[in-house]
Amino acid sequence: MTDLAPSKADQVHAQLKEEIELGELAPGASLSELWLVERTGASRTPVREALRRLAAEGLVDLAPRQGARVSRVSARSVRDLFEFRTLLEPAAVRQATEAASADPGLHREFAAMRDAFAGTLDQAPSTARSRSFYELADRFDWAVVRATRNEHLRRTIAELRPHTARLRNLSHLDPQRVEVSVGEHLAVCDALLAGDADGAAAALTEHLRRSLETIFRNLAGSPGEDVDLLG
Amino acid sequence: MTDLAPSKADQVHAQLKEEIELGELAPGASLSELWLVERTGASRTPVREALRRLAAEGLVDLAPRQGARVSRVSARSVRDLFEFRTLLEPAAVRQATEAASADPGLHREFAAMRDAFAGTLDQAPSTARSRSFYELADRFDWAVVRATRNEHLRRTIAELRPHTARLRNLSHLDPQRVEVSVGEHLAVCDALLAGDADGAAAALTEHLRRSLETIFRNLAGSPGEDVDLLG
DNA sequence: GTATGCCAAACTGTATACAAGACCTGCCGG
DNA sequence: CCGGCAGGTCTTGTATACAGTTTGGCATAC
Repeated sequence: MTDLAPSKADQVHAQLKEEIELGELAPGASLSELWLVERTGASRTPVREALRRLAAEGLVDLAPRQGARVSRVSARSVRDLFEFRTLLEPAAVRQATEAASADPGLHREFAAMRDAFAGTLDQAPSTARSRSFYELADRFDWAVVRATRNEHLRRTIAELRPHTARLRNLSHLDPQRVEVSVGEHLAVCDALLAGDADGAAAALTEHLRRSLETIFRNLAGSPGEDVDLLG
Repeated sequence: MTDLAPSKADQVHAQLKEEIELGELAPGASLSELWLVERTGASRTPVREALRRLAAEGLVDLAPRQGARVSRVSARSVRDLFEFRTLLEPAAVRQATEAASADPGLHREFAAMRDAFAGTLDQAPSTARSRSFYELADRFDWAVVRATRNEHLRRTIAELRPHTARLRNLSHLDPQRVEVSVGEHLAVCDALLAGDADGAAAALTEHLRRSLETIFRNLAGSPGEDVDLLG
């Protein structure tokens, strides 16, 4: 299994995905192929492939003969995203719980993360702590995804991650929220490590519910309306 | 909103998707770009785009520098597919139930389908009846997808449909199963029309459970093993 | 007879040229 | 002054040429 060098299409795709996640490419921004060719140094063929892939992932809207734009974020899209995650991720964490019960190595990995989360609480509130927490939370989410047995479930959740990340980067980080969120992650970890699949799923559901609540409070939008946000 | 002429990439994509669904392109079949160029009359660029799209949908496997193959069907992939559908489709039918309760036109549409299912029972068992039933079941599934509010849920289920269709076309139709399946669809319809979201979801879950059972009986494989089936 | 190394053919990844449609600007008519 | 039309420019969709890599076969050595 020699690691192939990533193709230019891969590179352009990864670069654009990151820039969209970080909000450097704002929702609604126009992505002309020629402009991307200049920016990335690749030719139109890999650029096109990257754009098509991003469109399949929902990060880019593609209008025939009109080109690509960074997909917009509406209150409705946020609600849809979290509703969908609430459907999928508890199921994934159930599978991860079973996997961790059967695989001691995996169990240790999750135990280490639980301790890392607990360690976060000892630090004084700061943007540095916020960032290290979100990094840790990302690693935890990723570990859950990897431990998910079902291929469709795994792929679908993985595809949602950039959307969630973008939302977090577009909205303001809420230092208050970190404190609570750590606790919620600890609850999920504890249930997972105890082999309590239902408990882990329930804790994760609760975490998602509160995250959505916080996001809407910060965006000052209400879940019902369908106006464009952030752009 | 004038309907744009579909691009060549669209055409190639649709054609290949259909051939894979119908089993005319067997699992594992090699799809060289040049061969597809000859077959479809398009040039490599649209062919490549179609292949990439099919890969994103999971219908073809794409190995770097080695080309595309029609994705294989394993006992495990079948189990994963149905497990995932069991997670998603009950949620979708819940949303469809709510939508039908709120929209009289939609309610009438589903009522017409219920009657059509009931009418199927009057016909004598035959391959013609089987086909008309599956066609009807497809239209019903599609109507549920369209009535699904959540965009992610709708797109994801829509992407699974070709996989299910392929499975049905690769395995033998079971005339016995039609009789029972009609009843299961009727149960879903009745609950949906009565506004009983939980009932509709439960009936659909049961339908999926039995469908999977039948498929595994027909394929003579067991859900646990992970050997390649059908080609 | 088997294994190994090399060569050639084929294929994918990439770049670029060509064609056709969409958008914008500026002019003309009302 | 405003609206519609025409030309030009820019963009995307498509075709094709070019380069690097993989694969399969054949010959040769053991």
